[in-house]
Amino acid sequence: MSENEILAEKKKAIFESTLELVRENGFHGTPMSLVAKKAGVAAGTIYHYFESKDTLLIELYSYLRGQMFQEMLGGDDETQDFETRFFTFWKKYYHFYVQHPNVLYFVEQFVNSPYYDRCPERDYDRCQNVIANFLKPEIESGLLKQMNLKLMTILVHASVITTAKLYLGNRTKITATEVQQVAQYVSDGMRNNQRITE
Amino acid sequence: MSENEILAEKKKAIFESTLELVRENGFHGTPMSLVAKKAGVAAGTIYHYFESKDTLLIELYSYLRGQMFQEMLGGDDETQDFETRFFTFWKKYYHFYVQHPNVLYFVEQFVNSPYYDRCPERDYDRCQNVIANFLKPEIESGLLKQMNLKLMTILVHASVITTAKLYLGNRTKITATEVQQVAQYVSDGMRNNQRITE
Amino acid sequence: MSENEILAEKKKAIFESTLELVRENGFHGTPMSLVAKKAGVAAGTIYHYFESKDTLLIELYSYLRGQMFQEMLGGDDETQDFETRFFTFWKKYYHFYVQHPNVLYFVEQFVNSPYYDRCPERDYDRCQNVIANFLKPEIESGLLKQMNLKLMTILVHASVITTAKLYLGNRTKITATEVQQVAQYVSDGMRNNQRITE
Amino acid sequence: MSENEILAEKKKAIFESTLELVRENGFHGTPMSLVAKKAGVAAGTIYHYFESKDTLLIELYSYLRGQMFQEMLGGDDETQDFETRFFTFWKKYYHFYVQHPNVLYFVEQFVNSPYYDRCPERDYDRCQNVIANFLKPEIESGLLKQMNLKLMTILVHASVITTAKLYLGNRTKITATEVQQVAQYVSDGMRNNQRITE
DNA sequence: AATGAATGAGGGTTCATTCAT
DNA sequence: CATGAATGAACCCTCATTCAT
Repeated sequence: MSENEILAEKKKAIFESTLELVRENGFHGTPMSLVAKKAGVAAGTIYHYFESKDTLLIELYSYLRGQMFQEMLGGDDETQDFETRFFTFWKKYYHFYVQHPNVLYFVEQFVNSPYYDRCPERDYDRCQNVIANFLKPEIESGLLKQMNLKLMTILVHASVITTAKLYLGNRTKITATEVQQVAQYVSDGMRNNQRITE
Repeated sequence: MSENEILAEKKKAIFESTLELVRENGFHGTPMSLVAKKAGVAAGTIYHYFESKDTLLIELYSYLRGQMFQEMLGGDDETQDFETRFFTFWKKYYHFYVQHPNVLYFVEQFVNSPYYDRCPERDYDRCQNVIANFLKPEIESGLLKQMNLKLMTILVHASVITTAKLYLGNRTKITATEVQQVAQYVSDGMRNNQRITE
Repeated sequence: MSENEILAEKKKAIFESTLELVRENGFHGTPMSLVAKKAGVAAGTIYHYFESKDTLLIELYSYLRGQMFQEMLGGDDETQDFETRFFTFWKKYYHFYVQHPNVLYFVEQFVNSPYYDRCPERDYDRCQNVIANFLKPEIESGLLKQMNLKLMTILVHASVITTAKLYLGNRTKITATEVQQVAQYVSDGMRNNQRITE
Repeated sequence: MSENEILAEKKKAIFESTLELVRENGFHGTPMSLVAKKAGVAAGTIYHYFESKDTLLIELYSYLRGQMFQEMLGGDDETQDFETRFFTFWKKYYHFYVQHPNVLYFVEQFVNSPYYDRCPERDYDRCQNVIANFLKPEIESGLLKQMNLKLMTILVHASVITTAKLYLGNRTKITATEVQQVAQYVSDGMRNNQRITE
């Protein structure tokens, strides 16, 4: 195992401890001492990898966005019709969050906190761009509404997040049928109905 | 002025200070001493009205939900068609958040934090029920999709929040036209299209 | 006892603990926790009176200069000849340091540390001015050398400090005779000998 | 280049880094990591040469005293009269400090800190002895006051330090004339005036 | 000999909370 | 009721030192 990989492992351990602890206890309820303990490193070690707690959180966010970006690529069969492709796309996104609840909760806390303001926008945008690039041709083709692309993108994203949170909340039962319904709802909403009525 | 009203005023001052400070600095960046200072009371005084900081935040959340609930009532003209009524409804909700950004940011921080878990759900539900009650008859009538009511409700809510945040973020220009488009998107998405194709 | 006096007492206790600890252990060897303990207050209490450790040290320095200033005033009998007056003056200064070794060692550490750079000059100057005002007329009268006043002032000061440190060091015996000799050395050194030889 | 010379170079680099950093930031503001970085060595390397930070500082002090000792030797023309020789001597000492301000500030911090207590006195004494040896015959001859030799020595030393600090402080202009005046002041002060009046 | 990642005790400081006034 | 000085546990972070490489 190379030195780099050992380093990467330690940094990853810190990331994962932070992720889990913040999910459970929030930013305020996650002292560095606990992160260190859970990661199996000394408190001071964290500061070899991250300048400060803020930096750790911001870099973790960025790291998670990178992971999401990787997950979101691929799996698109362009020979199929848009709705089918969109369903596949939406569900892939949805399942990522459902399978990574810590990521979902961390990211949601993060983007709604003042930390987000101090964060380079790129990382979120990278994921948004995947959605935007998926939608853009169909806005231009007239299949989808002539809507501000950023707005449409963020609405799609919100629908995924919202549904995943509802599912993970364990209070409302979300079945595959309901997941399908949401994707349908978004798809129908984006569609340019003027064309249909013509 | 009665004693009760003086109390109410002080409590309100504490609420408003907290609201503003949390919006700007987050929970962690909002010490009680600052809340006290901004509210024009002594630090100890806060503890006459609230058991602890957690209690203050939870009660503030509850208070804000109550305010929102009040704002959301009325303004519905049942003689009009559903889509018109929905647009009115959606925009009223949207404008509330746009006009009360502190409320929006506080609530979003709150519901994504561990505080929310320790919070009786009733308050949120009260607002959700306004939406749910609005939608329910139309699901039953078949105008809207036969979707889980809670799910549909929360998606409507998410669309409002998402658009308001985008508007308030000042990075993407959101015009009246775009607001209209989002309401249309939600409306179209909820609509039971099978009826049309029948 | 008024509230102000109670406050003053606590601040004074912090000052005196700091003074003693810094003398014994230096700045680095004087943790705030120890200052608090010795002063009989909680660690946090110090921060009601002082912004930071640096501030505490700087304010203590200023406070000590103020004390010294008070001590240095008076006791001058202008009817006597300059040399007699100077001896009285010099010895008063000397005895202050000898009787307040903590002050001497603290001040010497302070003025030789980077703290001193961040310190308003006034406080040192106040004491220096006492010396300067004492010497100035005699420079002008020609009794003393036509030397840069600041330079002469600081040399007088240095002679006092040096002798006091030697005395307090307990390695070299400094008797009253020797104290007298130093005062004589300074007096003779300052004197304008050209006049004598004329 | 021999291994010993490489070692010596590294040790010297560590000394110089420490000297400069302590001058600028004080003992407390000079972490070993920074010393290492500035010296171009690894943190651990310092511990091959020095047992601890305290040891490093104490040895640096000793090293500097050694340097000073070397500089102070020579240059004395015994055929000249004492005053002329003393001026030469005093100015040589003065110029050493002026040309090595880092040394001056380090040494002054050091001797006024608790480190000095844990330091073998020999090194300081070596330099003091140079002065003492210079003065001693003239005390015995009666040219200078019958003063405690150590006391007179330290007063000479203090006059040099004081003037050099004033010069380096850049707040008071110290010209060659003023330097001459100080040397004259010291010389006059040491001189046994009883002889003159006899 | 040299490295520098890792350590973890200990530092300065904050802040929710209390309580005498 | 209201105050705000006082508390002290707990926080984030530093840094002298070690040790496997």
